[in-house]
Amino acid sequence: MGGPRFEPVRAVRAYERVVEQVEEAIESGSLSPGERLPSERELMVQFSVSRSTVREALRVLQARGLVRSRPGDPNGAEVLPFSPATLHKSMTTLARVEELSLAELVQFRMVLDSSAILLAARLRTDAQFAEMESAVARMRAAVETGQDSFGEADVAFHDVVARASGNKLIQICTDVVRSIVLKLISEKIADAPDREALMRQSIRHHEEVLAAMRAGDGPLAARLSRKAMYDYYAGYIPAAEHPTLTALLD
Amino acid sequence: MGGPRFEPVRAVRAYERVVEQVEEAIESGSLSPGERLPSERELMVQFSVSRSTVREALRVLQARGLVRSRPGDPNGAEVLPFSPATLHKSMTTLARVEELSLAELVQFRMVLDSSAILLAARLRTDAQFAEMESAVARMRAAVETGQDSFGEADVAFHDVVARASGNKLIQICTDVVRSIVLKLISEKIADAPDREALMRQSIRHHEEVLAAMRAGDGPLAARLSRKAMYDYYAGYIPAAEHPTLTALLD
DNA sequence: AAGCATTTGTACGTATGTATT
DNA sequence: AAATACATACGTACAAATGCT
Repeated sequence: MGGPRFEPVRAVRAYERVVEQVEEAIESGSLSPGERLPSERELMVQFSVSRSTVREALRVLQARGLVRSRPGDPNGAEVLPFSPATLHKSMTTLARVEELSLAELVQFRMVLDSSAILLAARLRTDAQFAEMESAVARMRAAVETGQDSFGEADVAFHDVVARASGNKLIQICTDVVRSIVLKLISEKIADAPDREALMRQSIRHHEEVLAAMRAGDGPLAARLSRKAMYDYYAGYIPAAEHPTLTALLD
Repeated sequence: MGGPRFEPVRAVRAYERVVEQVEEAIESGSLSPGERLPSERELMVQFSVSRSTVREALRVLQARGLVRSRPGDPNGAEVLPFSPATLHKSMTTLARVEELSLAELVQFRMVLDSSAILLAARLRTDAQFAEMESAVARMRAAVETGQDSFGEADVAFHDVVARASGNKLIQICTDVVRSIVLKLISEKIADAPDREALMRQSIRHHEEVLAAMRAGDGPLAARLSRKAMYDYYAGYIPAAEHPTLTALLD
């Protein structure tokens, strides 16, 4: 004993080495969004691997949302700006494979959204507050005109709030989870019987939240937003799971 | 006008079609974790594509964490149980590429953790509460013995809380964000000058949280946990960003 | 505006190391 | 212990698509 402690060497595939190097170049900033990778034939020379290996590496990088390659493009694969698409994809499969329930997703939205509102109540700019007011105004207008624009205005409101929270992680997760929830219940929500009443109630709730924010009472605004979301979605969630949601209401 | 509305057809690659079909089979449940895909040669027959196409598809599926293939395995690629590895990966790149600040990450932890505690205060089982108490006990013991076991016990505590919240999404995100934060400051935390004082303070905070939970006061427990996390990490965060964190403290 | 050179997408054959039976 | 089936990797070839002249 006392000899050198060797670590087990996992046979790392050639394409993985290529992926690692390109990933490193991108994350370190030496390769910026918009720039191009060398062509596949160039890459196989630089890495001294076969074309298939290069291609498998490119497919992995593409799956991770880091690059995009198009047939015939003489400029090589394009380095993409980061987008939460990959995050969105993995959360969606999580929702499908792991049987993430609608209740859990709504609960998560309640948490994220109320936190964003709590933060926004203290950190928002006046311009952002004006945006929120305008979004609610559009919601009011949409009650008469159409049902699509109501949803869009609602999304816009929560988008501003998430942005005003100043936390990119909250912003991204809010966006991802919201779109998943909306996809899950889009068909149900369209033909709800008391749809107009729901819209009016939602608008009233949003107005209360805005009032609390204007008064500078972040905790109250956060509490109201949780209640608002519960009231809006409870109808689509089995009664047995309601207690897990009401546990968030003070 | 009034004619059929055609959608633009993007030339979808052959390997994408393969990915889609396998993905569909897994998410629909007709392929369960542990089961094996046909061999590559078999797949090229079934999809009537070349070997390279099959391999590129497998690389993408592997990158998404759905399958794993090993050289020489006569059984073909294995369908994996879902793991948050992909989620973890994309959040990590997010943290690096998008310059997600430590303050934002800690803020997100404060949000998730306090929500988990709020939920756990009402939904926990007695066994889970006992686990929490035992974790804090191990933290106390670790002040004398070693610094590693303190961190482990702390992680264990927050793991039980996340589990007790009953929300898988909270559980997964908590885990992911915590590991990222710990990786970012692992070197700094090891040689903090007043490390022992920090540990004792942390233990006191955990005990207060437990007391509030025992008393059934979820909101208080949540508030205390936010304060606890702020006190623990504030030293590693630039003072200019402290206001964004204190905005979460009532 | 059309054609040309280059690149990607796909296919096929082959060699080699590895895990299972 | 040998045989078998497999994944990994390499090389070549051709069609389709793209950008440039």
